[in-house]
Amino acid sequence: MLEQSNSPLAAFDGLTFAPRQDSPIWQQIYNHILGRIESGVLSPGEQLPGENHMAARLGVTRVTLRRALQQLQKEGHLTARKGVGIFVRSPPAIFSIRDGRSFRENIDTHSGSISTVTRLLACDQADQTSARILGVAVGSAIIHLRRVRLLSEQPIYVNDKYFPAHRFPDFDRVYGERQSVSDVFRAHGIDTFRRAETRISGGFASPEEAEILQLTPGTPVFRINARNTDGTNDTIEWTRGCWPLTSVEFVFGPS
Amino acid sequence: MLEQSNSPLAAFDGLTFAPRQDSPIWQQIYNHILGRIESGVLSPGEQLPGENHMAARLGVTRVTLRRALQQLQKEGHLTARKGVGIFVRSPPAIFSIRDGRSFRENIDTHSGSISTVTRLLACDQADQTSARILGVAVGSAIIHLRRVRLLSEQPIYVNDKYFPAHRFPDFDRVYGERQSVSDVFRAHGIDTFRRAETRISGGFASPEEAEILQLTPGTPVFRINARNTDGTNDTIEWTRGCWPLTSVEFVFGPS
DNA sequence: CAGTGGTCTAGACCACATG
DNA sequence: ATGTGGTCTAGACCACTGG
Repeated sequence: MLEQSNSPLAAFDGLTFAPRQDSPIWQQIYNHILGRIESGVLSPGEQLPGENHMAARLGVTRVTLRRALQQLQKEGHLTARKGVGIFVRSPPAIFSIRDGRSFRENIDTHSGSISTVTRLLACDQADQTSARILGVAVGSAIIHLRRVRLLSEQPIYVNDKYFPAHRFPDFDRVYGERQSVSDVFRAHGIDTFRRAETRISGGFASPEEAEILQLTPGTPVFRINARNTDGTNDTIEWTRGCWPLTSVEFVFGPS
Repeated sequence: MLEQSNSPLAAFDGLTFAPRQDSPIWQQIYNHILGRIESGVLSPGEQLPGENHMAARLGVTRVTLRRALQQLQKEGHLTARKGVGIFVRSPPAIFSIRDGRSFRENIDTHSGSISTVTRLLACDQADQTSARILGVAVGSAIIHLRRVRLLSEQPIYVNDKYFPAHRFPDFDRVYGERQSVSDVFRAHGIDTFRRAETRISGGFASPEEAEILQLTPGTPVFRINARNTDGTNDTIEWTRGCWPLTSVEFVFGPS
């Protein structure tokens, strides 16, 4: 019964989609909504009308509408929460990450407020993979740190870091005080460390990753896998990270 | 009417999908087909039965079946050609590309036959972007080279390379003889060149890219963007490339 | 021409989150 | 209890490809 002109539904008023004009209807809907997002008519965090409402306004079936919505979700423009609604995600602005720089050095070249959330700090036993990479015995203690990075309140990066526990007896205390891995390194006498290897691959967000990053499961993502070493080339950190595909660009080369 | 046991249709015999057991039917179908591909029951290049046949055998609607097929296409396992059929793509094996190495040095560490197809060799006028990157005047002549790389007959990489024409007067002849960009460089007195910058981003295959790579349009891809410079740090090559997301892993760091 | 995949409709039931 | 998005059905028409 609502007929307010400020409702998001108004964005879907008075539209006709010439059937089979030259592009599929779902693509026309896709372009229409994308335009509304990029032009700011629909702003980040805003909730869209229900699918039934939108489909009715657009004069199409829910199935057709959903085809457009799904593409927008895969591209990171929208995110859907079951039983709740569909929301506009942060604009997938290109976020350049230059290798060899710390996260903070990278983000300082961008506008927008960045924050970090520590989701987990625990002590695990090394499995075969982590033991090999960290150069420790299987079953020995390793520190597991999971953090999420937010850009303008939107999660854009989740990573898991693993450290050999024997190298960092004061990890909990120092990290608890400073929330900084670099500071933990320094507190344990490691002043110089470097990125030994970075691997970038692609995949699709697992349900867990999707929940953390506020994405639809199955959305394509970057997976990064990196090692940091100390001055004597011992591995002191192993990082696994996950980015939405459309939110970031990686830059390698001399700065 | 066909009831041959060797038909790909046999792979879909005797299956029941308990409705709403614990995972959606389309996911069960997805897992079933993926298993057949990874175990080799369905081999690369093989054509699947028509969607109507498969849907009937599986006891589901075409819509439900297509949901599973679409996911498999996005992941690079299947490729569909309108009016023709659905085919198994090459296994999306991880293909490691180490930065700073030539393509040939990289592929030599892998099994499988690699070939190269030159799709285009032309002389264009520099637009604003290419002029800036190559350090030439807008409108000046630049050489445009497009090549496709095939792994076991499957296209896995397409790239466009641009060169400042004035640096390579004999480009056509040398490249025509050797099909090698390195040889072109050497023939013009450039013995040492290096990768100045590599940028990796993500996107979705355009219709043109999809056709070249034999993917479904909209499939997620890596986009790479790189510059090569000569001994005096002048840019002599600009490369834009496109890989299926699931076919490659990029490795950076000291070798 | 027959078969293929691509699109679309008009319904329906479900699990989930919220008030 | 209501509304949400997620799933599924049983049809239909289309454009395209190939023999």
